[in-house]
Amino acid sequence: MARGKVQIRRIENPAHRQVTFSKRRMGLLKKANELSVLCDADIGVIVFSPHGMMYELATNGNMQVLVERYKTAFGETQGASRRKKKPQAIPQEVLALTREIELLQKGLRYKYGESDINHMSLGELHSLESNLEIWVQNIRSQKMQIMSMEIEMLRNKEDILQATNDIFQEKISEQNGILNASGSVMVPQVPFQLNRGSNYYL
Amino acid sequence: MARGKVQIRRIENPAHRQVTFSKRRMGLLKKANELSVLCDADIGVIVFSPHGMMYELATNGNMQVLVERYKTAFGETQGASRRKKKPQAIPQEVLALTREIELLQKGLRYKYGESDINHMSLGELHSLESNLEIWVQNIRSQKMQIMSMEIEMLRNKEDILQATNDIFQEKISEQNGILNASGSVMVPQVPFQLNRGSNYYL
DNA sequence: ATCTATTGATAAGT
DNA sequence: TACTTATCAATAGAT
Repeated sequence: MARGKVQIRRIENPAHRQVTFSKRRMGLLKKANELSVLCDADIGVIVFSPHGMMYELATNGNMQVLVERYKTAFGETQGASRRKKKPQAIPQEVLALTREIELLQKGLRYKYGESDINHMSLGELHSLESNLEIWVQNIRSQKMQIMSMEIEMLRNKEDILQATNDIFQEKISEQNGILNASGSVMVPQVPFQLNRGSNYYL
Repeated sequence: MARGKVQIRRIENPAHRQVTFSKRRMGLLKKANELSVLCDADIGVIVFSPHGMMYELATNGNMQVLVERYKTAFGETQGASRRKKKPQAIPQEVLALTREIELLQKGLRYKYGESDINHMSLGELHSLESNLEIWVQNIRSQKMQIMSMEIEMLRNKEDILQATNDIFQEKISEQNGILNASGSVMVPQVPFQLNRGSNYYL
């Protein structure tokens, strides 16, 4: 741009490319943030350098939510690595509620039309404000409740699976002993035992 | 920019805001594309208008792939940062954040003392209000994110346990066949098999 | 939507 | 990597 017009094509000089990458990446994120603030939009930007470094910006503070909104808006929800049946039911509901809340938090003005609001009395506006705040509170707490229920359900399921697992493990060991004693069949040791308190954040 | 410097804050006039949204959105996507070409980067941009319209750009032609890469990278960084914590830390953290939010939602006005507030100018109050709203948003978003992570983690764990369970089941059946053929040991049928897609939230 | 005065971004140099 | 500056690009406000 400066000191001569630049052609938009891959910069071959690696040093120049790296410098330009830093500068323009910063500029892009700045622009995204400005657009978000100026126009009340939610924006997510993900940048992968050729070397695999990731840089991101989520103007709502949560890229995950944006990504899920994207998936929903895009109309497809089949994560290749996820289950097929209807596991999306809860997340979708949570997401729908999340969107609803965001809409309410940001755009009450739009939902009711600025012209209408301009024609309302102070008392009417005050009443509307109170009602909407209550509405937002209720939706938010419903969302939290759904997520809490899902967490609890998953924990219970984990317990059941772990117990089942333990029983299987026992059976296998037992039968291993029998079979090994008879020398007829070898069953490999099973390395799948999991501990509840294990560090699953890895 | 043009005809006068612009402050980066929400444009109140809806018409102006809409025009700026269109112009700057186009500019943002253009910048993203240029950066991608110039520096050989993969870039994804997702823009949600306040009205819920979505605009996107994936310079590699596939946002899904970018999202998956994001999840992987995000999971790695998050995992690294959380690796040292105890598992129990998350629910506690959620609760702490919940309390914090409730406190904020209920009593922002009082927290800063009415006497002080009475002495603040309208501009100061406006600024304070904005900052506090951002604070609340961030805390809420963080709470949601933590809960989402916990749900995801539990689901992964469920996957692992289920897979282990399946393998055990197979082993048992296999050995059952052997043992039953020899008529020496009876292993009871195991009623613990769970279906992944069960409707657990109704 | 199109037009320009201005501001903003940035390529190249240091 | 950071700063400077000449120049190009984006865009706010007007039409």
